Amino acid sequence: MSKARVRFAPSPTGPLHIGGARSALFNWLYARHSGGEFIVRIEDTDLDRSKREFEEEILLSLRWLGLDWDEGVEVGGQNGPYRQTERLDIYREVAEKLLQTGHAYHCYCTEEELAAEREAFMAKGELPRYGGRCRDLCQADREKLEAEGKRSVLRFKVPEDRIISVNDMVRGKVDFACEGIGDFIIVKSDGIPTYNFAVAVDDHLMEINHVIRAEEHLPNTPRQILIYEALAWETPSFAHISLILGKDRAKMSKRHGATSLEQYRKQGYLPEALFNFLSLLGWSPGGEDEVLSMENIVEQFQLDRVSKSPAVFDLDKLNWINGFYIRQSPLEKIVELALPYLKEGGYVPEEPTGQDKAQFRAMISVVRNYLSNLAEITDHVEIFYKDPTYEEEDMQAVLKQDQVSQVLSAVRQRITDAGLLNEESAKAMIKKLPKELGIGGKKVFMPLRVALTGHTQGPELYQVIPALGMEKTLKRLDKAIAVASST
RNA sequence: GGCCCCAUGGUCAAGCGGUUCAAGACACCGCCCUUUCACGGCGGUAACCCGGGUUCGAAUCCCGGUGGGGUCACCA
Repeated sequence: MSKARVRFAPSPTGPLHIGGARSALFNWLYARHSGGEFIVRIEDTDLDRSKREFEEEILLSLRWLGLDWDEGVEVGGQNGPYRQTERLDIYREVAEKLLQTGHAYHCYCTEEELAAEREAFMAKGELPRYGGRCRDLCQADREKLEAEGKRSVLRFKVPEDRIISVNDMVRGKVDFACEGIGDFIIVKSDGIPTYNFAVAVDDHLMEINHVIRAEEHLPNTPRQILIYEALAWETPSFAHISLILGKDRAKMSKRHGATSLEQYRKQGYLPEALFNFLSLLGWSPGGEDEVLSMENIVEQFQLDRVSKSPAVFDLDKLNWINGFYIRQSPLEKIVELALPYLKEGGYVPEEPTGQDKAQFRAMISVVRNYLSNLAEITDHVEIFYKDPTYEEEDMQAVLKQDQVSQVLSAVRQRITDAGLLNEESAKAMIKKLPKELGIGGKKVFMPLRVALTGHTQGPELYQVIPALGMEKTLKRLDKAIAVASST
């Protein structure tokens, strides 16, 4: 069997949607698993909505996710150009052929006429579609209409009484009756091809042999097959993967929260987490492990393990897996990735010094355990910047216990004596405290925690002290001692 | 509404006619670890949409119903 050639063909009318990303991912996985080729083509035939900025953003998102392509826009290849608006001559030529072989014809109906026709059908309770008005226009009719300056579109002549079978790799055989299709437009009045026409032409010319795309395209497939047949082209295999749904089980859209990959990137989700998560949406390796490396997924990915039923996008699970990757990644990497959020929150100078970085490193190492995305880091880092006031009731309750000022003073003494503490020495010092002071653990740790962080819960104290640094540690201790001593 | 797709716990899902038969993960609950929280470890609650068939035997096959979804553009 020849090499698999698959493609992802986004239209640059918006950022890369989470569903689009998943389609791209599955195509890429299929290609990489089978040693085939992955092509990226831009479908920009919607002149009004397509924007170059979107194209760039989509490409950036794909790369961020970790995908690369063997052929396509930006990387070139044997079958270019890879942007549909740069292939207009090609479509024109194919359209001409269809016209000559009687598979297509000019239609002069105006939008108003079509709308009226549609309404008439509806009124009669029939399905609204093109009735075939211009189907059998003779040469003279056409010349007359042309002379009147009427604009025309090209329609594909759909055969009657035929059943088109789509042999879908995930769904099996799906039949469509031509009766329900109606002659569809292949070239718009401005000469630009429509989606159904351009995809078929491009997929064939680019030698795509497996079309993997979202289920919403399933009803389009018979139209494309008709075009392949009219041109005597071999049809590719199709695989329609199920949709990604929002919490309410409707197709994911803006009202379900973040829908573009870019939004997740900005919130501090790691590409490997999204990659892992998205690959599990509709596909399952069958084993028990769900945290899988890119290599592992590539190795195991198969289309026959792709689910037919739609999948609800589960943010909880994404959060979990992303948090997992945040904890697993090398600290240096997380420091680099977290810095922008800290900068934006005003916690870090634009140009941090080496010493600053060491401090952040300690801090980030402490708070990363609490994160499900990097943007959350500013919330957790607050304890290191905002000096506690100890005004809250529960803070007061803790600090006003017996012996608190003695405990805090003792700690202060030890820290000053020891100089700058690191995690190990801080841990050793803290551990000995209850015994040395002859006071129960809870009575020493809770006041200390409150004094240092202004909270009754949080990271290990031996981590807090080094991350806080000597200056702040002593300052907070002094303030807490003052509060504890006052009555 | 027509056409089409789908149907295992709250969510993602394993299962492809019978010694695994109801895995695993997220979420939730409990316990342990930690004299805090989180992480981590251990355990628990929780599912085959309904009705007919086929079969010695159905979550698994067929039909119907119900439910959900997609699609019906000179958008892709």
